[in-house]
Amino acid sequence: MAQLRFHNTKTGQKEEFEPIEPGRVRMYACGPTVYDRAHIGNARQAVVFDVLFRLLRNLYGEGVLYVRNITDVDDKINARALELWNSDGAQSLADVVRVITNETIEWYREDMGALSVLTPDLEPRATEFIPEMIELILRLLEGGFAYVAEGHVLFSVDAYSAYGDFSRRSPEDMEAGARVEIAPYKRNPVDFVLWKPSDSNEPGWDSPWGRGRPGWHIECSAMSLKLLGNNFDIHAGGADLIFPHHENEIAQSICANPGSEFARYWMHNGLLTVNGRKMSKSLGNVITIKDLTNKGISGGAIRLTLLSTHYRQSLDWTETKLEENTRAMERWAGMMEDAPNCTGAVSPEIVAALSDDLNTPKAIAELHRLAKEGDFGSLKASVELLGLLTGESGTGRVQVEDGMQNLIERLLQERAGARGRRHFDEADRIRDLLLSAGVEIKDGPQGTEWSATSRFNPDRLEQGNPGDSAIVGGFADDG
RNA sequence: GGCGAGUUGGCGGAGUGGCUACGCAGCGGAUUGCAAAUCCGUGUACACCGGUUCGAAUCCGGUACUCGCCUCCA
Repeated sequence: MAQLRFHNTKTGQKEEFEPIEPGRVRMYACGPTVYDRAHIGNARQAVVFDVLFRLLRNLYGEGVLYVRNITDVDDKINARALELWNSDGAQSLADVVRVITNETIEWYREDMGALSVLTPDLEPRATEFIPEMIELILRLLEGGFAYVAEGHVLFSVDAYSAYGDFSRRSPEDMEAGARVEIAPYKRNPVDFVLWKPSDSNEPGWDSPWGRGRPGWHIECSAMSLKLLGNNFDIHAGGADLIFPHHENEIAQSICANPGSEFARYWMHNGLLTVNGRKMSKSLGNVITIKDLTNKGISGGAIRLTLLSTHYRQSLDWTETKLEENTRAMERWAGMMEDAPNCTGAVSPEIVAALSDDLNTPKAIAELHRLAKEGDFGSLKASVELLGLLTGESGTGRVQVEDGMQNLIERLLQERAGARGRRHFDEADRIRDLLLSAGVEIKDGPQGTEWSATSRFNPDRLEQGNPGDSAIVGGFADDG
């Protein structure tokens, strides 16, 4: 078996990976907060750790247990619900919250399916683990690691001397640089909320401290400890979660279980920029998976783009990159279609590349090599290990309805006739028309073959505007 | 202000001491009515300044610039 090596955020170094229990790997990834469509940043995390999951399954088989939570209690969700809530109506705010979270979970499943992200073994919802969270908080209170103040329960950072070690920052620095308003009831400004009171409208649960809801970090501790144990192998998430989320999770979990180490290996994916700028709602440059699939871009192309940069680097999302990867997916898809019966084993070089801290760019380079050498069997198996060209992520080829097929066939016949008469201007005009609509044609010895690309746009064919070639090969939808 | 990451050929992107990936684009050729697709060939780049070494993109020190986190964020 290839020796696995991962960069561990906890130590800041690349380390050999050995499971705590031989043959068994337990991993936890921070999943979505369900109040909005998944964007390409959410997708990057899901795809990267899906590759890790696939690699681990390839090496450890059924010994892998992968948990990815769903955060369905959160003030962002409450804020969204408040926007939609009609206070005169029959629904309570909590009902609206439930509608939003359920709908968003469906969207998330749909979007992840489009990207061929495998469903984790367990997808616990935070609201199903409220008793576990309360129990955990009680234990922290008993141990003197937390205190109650004005209906809140707060974690006392001063009670945990290692606080800040994980994210390599000192509480003093955090305090000095804090931009947050400091709640007066905190003993230390850096103390964070374990439980907070809910007003009568907000979702809330009865607790020893009154009706309230959990703070942001406690859910992940409660769920991972319950489902994976006090010591497990891998905890994954986006780099922006290192502080405060993961720092706080570690503090809570270890203090609640003295002597435990919580997660042994911590892996964080780099964040994503769009055209060189941070992707954020305030900048209005958030790209959702739905935005892309609505434009006819295949899940496979999105997935390949997300994997084309090493997971720890920041990734700049550009149209050029997406187009390049769309072309690559279409090319490989074409090879697979032309060689449906080829079988083979996953290339050992690809397993080796992935085993070395998930070096997906190197693995992709190997895919190119297999394609070039015509080793379609290995290509197919390797591509599947990366989750490309499987399931819904699709081939990049687009199915065309019958009526449109007939129109294309008729245009091709016209073109063939024109070519026969050596009227090449006419033939080329038809070819340009088809190209502008996203239909590629190939003249071969056996005649002309055609295929619709992901850019297929039937309106172009019907409008018939061969002079407008500016959009050929582009993603523009407005010409 | 604190912490961290990055700077590789036209673009993207691997690579932790010698063999200098890979993709896209470009260029030349084959093929083609012309194309597309395909195939063949073609690319000595590592921000800057010092240092270590027989030898550095790769190690060490410094400088510059870019970006991110520290606030909800994946």
